Amino acid sequence: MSITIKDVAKKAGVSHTTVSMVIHDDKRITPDTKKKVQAVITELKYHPNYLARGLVQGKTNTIAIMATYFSNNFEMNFLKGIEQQSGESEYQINQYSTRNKPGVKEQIMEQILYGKRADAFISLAIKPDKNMLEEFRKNGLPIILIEEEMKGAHTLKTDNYKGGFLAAEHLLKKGRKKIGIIVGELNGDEVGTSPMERLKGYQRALEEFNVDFDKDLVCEIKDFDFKDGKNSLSKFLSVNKKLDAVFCAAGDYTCFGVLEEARKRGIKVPQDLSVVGYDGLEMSAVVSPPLTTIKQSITELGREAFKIAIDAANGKLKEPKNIILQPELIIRESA
Amino acid sequence: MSITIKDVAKKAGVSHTTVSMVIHDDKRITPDTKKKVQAVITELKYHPNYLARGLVQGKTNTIAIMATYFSNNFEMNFLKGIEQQSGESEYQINQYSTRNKPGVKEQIMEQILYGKRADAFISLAIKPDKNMLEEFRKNGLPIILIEEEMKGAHTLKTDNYKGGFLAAEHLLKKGRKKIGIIVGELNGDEVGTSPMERLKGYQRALEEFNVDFDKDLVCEIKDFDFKDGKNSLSKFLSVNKKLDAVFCAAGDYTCFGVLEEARKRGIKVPQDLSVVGYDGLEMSAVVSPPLTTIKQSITELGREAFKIAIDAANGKLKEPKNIILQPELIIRESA
DNA sequence: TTAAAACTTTGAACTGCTTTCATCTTGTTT
DNA sequence: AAACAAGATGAAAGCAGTTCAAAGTTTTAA
Repeated sequence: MSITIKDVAKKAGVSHTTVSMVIHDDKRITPDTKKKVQAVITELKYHPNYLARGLVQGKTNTIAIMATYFSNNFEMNFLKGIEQQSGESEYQINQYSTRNKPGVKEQIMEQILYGKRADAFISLAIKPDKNMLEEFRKNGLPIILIEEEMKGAHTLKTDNYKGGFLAAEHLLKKGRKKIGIIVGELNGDEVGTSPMERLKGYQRALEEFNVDFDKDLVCEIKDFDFKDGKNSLSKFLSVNKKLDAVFCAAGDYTCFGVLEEARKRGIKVPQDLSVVGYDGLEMSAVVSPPLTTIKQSITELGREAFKIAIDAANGKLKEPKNIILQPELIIRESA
Repeated sequence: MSITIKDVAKKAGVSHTTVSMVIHDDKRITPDTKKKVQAVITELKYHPNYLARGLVQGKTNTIAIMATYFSNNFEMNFLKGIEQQSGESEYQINQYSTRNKPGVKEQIMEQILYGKRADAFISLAIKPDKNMLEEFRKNGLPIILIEEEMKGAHTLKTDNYKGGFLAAEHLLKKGRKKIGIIVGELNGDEVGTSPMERLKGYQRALEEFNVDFDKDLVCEIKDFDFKDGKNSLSKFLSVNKKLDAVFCAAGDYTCFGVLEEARKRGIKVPQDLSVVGYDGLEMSAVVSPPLTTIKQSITELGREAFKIAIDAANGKLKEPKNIILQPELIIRESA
């Protein structure tokens, strides 16, 4: 039905091998035949069938990305970076979401690995099984971990410890002492996760300012939504009346909930309560009051991840690459 | 390198054809051989190479989605629907963003069509060329248009006219007469675009309530962001001091800008100014005041689009399908 | 007991492209 | 004019599957 390399060959009066060589810019082809063949290619609007090509080359020209959901702020911004970077390349992006369903992660990874669905694999804030990682290594399929760390894999993350530290330090410098912190799930004492790292940075800052750590000023949340923010502030206030600051390490979006709840209760920000967010969303500059926040360029993370993925897919990376992007404190009016 | 169907066949002591049949659950295979082969498949962790399979079947098991960007609210919510629906299916999702660059749209579509990269194509709020649409039709690649309308393609949209009408009607019923409307770009008088449809619905409501249409109460915006909302309200007020309502047909997000600007100017919502948004974002329920808005379930749009895409890919849809989802007025406190 | 029917299994052909190797042209040199 | 090198082309094999027709096996009927 559709145009194949043979159709081009016939019309150009050469063999299909020659056409293939033209496409691959083989030096053996004379400029004349090259021009002739290329003319036919454009005339017939010939595009190589990527399935056939992939099959014979053992390549897919595809980068697979796995995330829990792609419809959240974090993933969205990450994808923006991927988009920006992949625009110029020949690679396609394939998305797989686990939707937090048990077993799906394994299923996806097996499919990609054994079914040869991608040339590189990016795991977005999901920790793969150790055995699976080993399987990837064995089969030579590069794997790039975002906001997770594992030996043998390329790792790309933001410095969450530093982010937590910067936020708390800023508040402490302003003389605040009762600083509530809102974080994602800590899963016990598991180290290396971003909520834990941010909490640790916060604790380190307290130490430096000789302020005691108060367990009641830590609020773990789950959904990262607006409501979480509102509830967290309420919770803090019900336990500790002297609260004078909130560091919402769970993200700006959740932080908007904190602002809203404060407004509702007649608490003035930043006079009565200083608030610092985490993310540096575009919107956080225009809410009321403009949010002081830790900016981490997830978009840049995406761009870097894509670059690494391509290099890894082409075998340019022998050693696992570890990149840590530095967050930045953006001072606005909320603190 | 990796396990092929032949490895399975050899180990199971059957021909590779038999293995293929087992995989496809062919009734001709006896339960005995089936069980035997399946055991080997799991043992060897065999997964069919989807490139080879796609090549021979002329199928890719992929749905391509094209949008300007995927990192906006609309696209994100649409993808959420796709995600929900595609979870159970065997299909993969491929995203292509045009980034508004000239020529990219055509390039993407050609690649998908002639390079056989997908079994169905979803265009998200982008109008393809007429010739290109015809090419798709010729080659039997189904095309699903979201929020756009073209003859011969499957079409899926929300009833923007109705939405515009409902919003304006609600405000008029409350006695408001000077209703500013904020819409996306109208591109002259081009019909069928969602901003235009919403405006028309608004005008129809005015007519029914015998209120004259005032050109100065229409504000076209471009970026759909927070600032657009702030600027629009300022613009209205500079022209028309008696403004008593704003219908932000450009979306809730922009509408938050309107609320913010009103707050800054000391204008009480809804007492001095009634405000109605458009989208029904999750967040709009929790801002201050909770936003009265037109809810359109973009997520549902995504789900439906995926279903149609699959059906179309499998040749189950002879006639172009046209679905219009009804928006809904959510009455909260802002109007 | 044997032929026919019914059911399983298998070999071969095919999908569209790349790549290696052998062949066929050239053009150059002697 | 013959010999040779170098460059251009083409034939064939292979990638990993599916599918159809044919072969093999078992069951049924005569």
